[in-house]
Amino acid sequence: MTIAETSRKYKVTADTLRYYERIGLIPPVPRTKGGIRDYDEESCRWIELMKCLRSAGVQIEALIEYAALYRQGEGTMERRKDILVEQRAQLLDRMGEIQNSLDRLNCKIEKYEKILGRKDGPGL
Amino acid sequence: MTIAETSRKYKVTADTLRYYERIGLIPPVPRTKGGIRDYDEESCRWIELMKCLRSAGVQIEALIEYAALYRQGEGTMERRKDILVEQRAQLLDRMGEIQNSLDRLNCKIEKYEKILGRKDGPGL
DNA sequence: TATTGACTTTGAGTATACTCCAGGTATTAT
DNA sequence: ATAATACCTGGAGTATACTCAAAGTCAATA
Repeated sequence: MTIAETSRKYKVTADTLRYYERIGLIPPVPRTKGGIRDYDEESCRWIELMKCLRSAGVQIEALIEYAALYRQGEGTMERRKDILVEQRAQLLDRMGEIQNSLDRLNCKIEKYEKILGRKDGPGL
Repeated sequence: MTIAETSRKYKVTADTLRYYERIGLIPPVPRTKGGIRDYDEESCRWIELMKCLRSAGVQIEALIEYAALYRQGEGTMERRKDILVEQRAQLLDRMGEIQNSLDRLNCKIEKYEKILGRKDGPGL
């Protein structure tokens, strides 16, 4: 799979794919003799995981550390788990902050709707 | 209320408070004759609102526009509501992305725990 | 009144996470 | 064979949101 195809499949730019590989967010991608990236199953799984976690705002630094430990083998499992647990805690915090903001927005929007008249209110 | 007191109260640095005022995220803060900021009730309400929305990741640009419209008066209510509705939609999207990541992290953490043995597992 | 510490502005610097560009190589179509 | 297109690397540039620094002013106190 070329970088263009992978880019399309995961809706991540080629530049970002190369960037993620360069900083170690995903392991080195296999190459053709010519030196061109040929994304395989494993590369794709990493891309999908990182895309998911990044879209939720997980810090790249933590993900780089996780990926580096993964490549170091079995002895790093404890630490890897700790990273995931820490990131989970951070996401739960973020979730709470978003919920607070949502409550606040809902309350304000309701006030505006009361004043402006709901668009989908009763016909007469 | 001085900037230092306000900074302590809302856990926002003085630099950030000045920055928010400068870019119009909060309305101009009243000053003493000497030109020193004297935060009042209304300033505080704005700070609290912005702190809440920013912590959830709402873009500063949208908040600046909201604050600017607010200062322009009643005629801007429709647009102000629209901004809030749009930001709410974005927060709901983010919420979903975080939930996806949480599901994923939970699944991975469980696997690690199964292999490593739960710390809080049964004593024998 | 003089010094200390908090405050002021303006503008530059930083961190994070990309994003783009130049100059060159590889692959595909004609 | 050659032209067009996709890919490569290394490094510079950008956007967002602060954060810090310099040089000066204000306020409380000894």
